[in-house]
Amino acid sequence: MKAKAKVTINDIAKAAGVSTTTVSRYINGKEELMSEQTRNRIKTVIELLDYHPSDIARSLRNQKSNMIGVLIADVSSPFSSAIIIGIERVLVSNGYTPLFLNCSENKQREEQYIRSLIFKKVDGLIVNTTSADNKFLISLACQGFPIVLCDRFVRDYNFNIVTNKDNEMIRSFVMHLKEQGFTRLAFFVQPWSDNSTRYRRRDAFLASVHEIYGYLPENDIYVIDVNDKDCVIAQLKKFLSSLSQDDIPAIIGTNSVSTMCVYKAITKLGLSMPDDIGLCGPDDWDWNNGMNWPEIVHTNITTATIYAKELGERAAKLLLERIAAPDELPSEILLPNPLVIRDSTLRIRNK
Amino acid sequence: MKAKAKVTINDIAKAAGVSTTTVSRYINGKEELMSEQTRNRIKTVIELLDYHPSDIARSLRNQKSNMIGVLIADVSSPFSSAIIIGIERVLVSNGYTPLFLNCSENKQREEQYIRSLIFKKVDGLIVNTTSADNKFLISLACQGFPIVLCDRFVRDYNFNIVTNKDNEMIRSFVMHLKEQGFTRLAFFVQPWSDNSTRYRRRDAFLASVHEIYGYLPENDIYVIDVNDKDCVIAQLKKFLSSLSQDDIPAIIGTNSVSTMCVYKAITKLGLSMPDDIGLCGPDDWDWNNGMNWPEIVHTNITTATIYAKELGERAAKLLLERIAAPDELPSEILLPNPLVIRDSTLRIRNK
DNA sequence: TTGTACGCGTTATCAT
DNA sequence: ATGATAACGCGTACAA
Repeated sequence: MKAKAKVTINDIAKAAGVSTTTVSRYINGKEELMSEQTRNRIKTVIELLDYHPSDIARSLRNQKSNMIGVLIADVSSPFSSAIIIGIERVLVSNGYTPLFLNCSENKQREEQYIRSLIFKKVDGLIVNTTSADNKFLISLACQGFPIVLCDRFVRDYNFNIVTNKDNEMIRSFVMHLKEQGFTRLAFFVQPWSDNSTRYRRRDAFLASVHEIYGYLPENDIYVIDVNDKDCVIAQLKKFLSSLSQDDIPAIIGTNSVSTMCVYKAITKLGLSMPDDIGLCGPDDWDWNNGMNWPEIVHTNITTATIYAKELGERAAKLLLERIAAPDELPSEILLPNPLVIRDSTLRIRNK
Repeated sequence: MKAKAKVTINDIAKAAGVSTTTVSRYINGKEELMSEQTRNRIKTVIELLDYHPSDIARSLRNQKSNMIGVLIADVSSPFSSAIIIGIERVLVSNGYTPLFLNCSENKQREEQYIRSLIFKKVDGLIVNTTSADNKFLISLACQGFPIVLCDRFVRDYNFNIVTNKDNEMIRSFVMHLKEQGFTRLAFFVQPWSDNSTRYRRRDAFLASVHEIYGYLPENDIYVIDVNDKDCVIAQLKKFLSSLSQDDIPAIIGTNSVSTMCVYKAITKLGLSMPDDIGLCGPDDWDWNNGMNWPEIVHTNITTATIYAKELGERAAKLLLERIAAPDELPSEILLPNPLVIRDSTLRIRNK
């Protein structure tokens, strides 16, 4: 069986006995510019022939693709799924087609993908970037290309960006742990690579502990390889062995994955929370209708909410605004991250 | 700052002192059809001016977009992430652009998205469908439009499809449970909606138990709402109360999510595995470098491997084959699902 | 209110 | 070995 012949604007024009111009006007909402008779005739014919304008021809003519490139640092994180859903919702409902591409935390691939997207004449870019050190993105932005960063930032340039209040989030962890009587805090983080979020949260950790506890925990930052259980256990032991007799220790994870790994290590060593050790971290796994991991591992872990879907939505909206008004100053939108306090840090039952 | 003026094939032609035709030939790999001198001149100019052909103009001219629509039933499942990665890898490395769209298990949205993709002139479709009962997809396939199903099937039509050997997988669960001395099996599944996988696995459950145990467990199929813990617990209690004095019960979940929920309910009731009850299910959460859920919940649960990434890769490859050779008969590719036996079903230590 | 004619960037056809 | 030309489907300046 063959595909049915495509019907074009000319077919409509002929069938309706008008010019293509008029049909074009009709399609583009200039219906006021023609008689009611003409309008109705065109309407009828379009429905009859089931005509749909060719996006491709339109793109060529208008030099505008109505496509937005969306670069995701790592789709395999459930966090990314939520962002994707938010972005898609906004873009699609505004007539844009999102082109999602997965960079697998690979900066080269990110750049390569972006180049190909630009050849495809995307109207703008939403970037959950792989790298905070990103001259390529900066040069694009300097050329006036519409870009909005999502979640992760890039150094040395004032981008449009939607992200979390990381500082406040980490500070509220530290404050909470202090209130609960923990005396010694550690920060467990995956290797830095160029992940801006990790840097920022680490810095917030240092600053907050300094402010709230009065010391600088430079030696209490532990880098872990989440694919190597033994490494995590070793780091945990190292932290434990550095404690004084009467220290009450707690750990903050950089993200869900590291927090999870630490949780596994804690369990492995037979420690119990919050008595032997406290644990908390951001909840960037906002997936599957609230069936989130703190509930899955029936041990309740204290988390900070991350509004991943909203992150995506706001980024998409911001990009559309910038496409409409390119000369506005860059916006920085910061979403809050309220704490969800659970057993893993709750030493004092009634507050 | 303004975007730099776009350089077209005509610019190249002028600068190189040849016709656009010749440049076009050069671009399209017909380099043998011209003198070496010409070839070099064109090459130089293209590099100098950093020329890149316009995909849009090409699409218009060739009536071929080099884009593939990819419909994902529910991106928020980590299983989907793995499929997406596989599909992207194959499509991109073959010069195609995937258009990923999330249907949120909504059949209407699936249809609506597909229509818009077709107006966009995508060259083909990979569909992880929301619905086994899908006349729309069938009608498209009948018109000769290139479609490959991924993971989930559609009734009443012989599609190109890549999926799992569900029958064998469920059968191997049942066989294993029999070997381990369990005497009574139940199947816990989310509401059917139109999810073909669930139907198929349920049927396989009925057939396998009938074959291996010699009875038909029609009353041992429990539908659970994974967002309602109490429901899962209630269903679990119902199953337990239906047991005879000396029954040794085990549960098979339809997928990761339902298995997980059952696990939580089992824990909640203070039961222990495998002594009080056995538990196993497919592992369709193949994400994050093997940090899969059976390990996260440190209780080890027996699973069947699902090669999600491969599912995506094979589907993409199959689609490209069908685009190249539309008249081939539909292929059905079935991937195996080896068991990973863990503590949750291991009553007999040495086999 | 409606229509003519051209161009967006490419490529296929037919010539030379 | 190379080129002129038309056409892909649409939108718009200009004309009537």
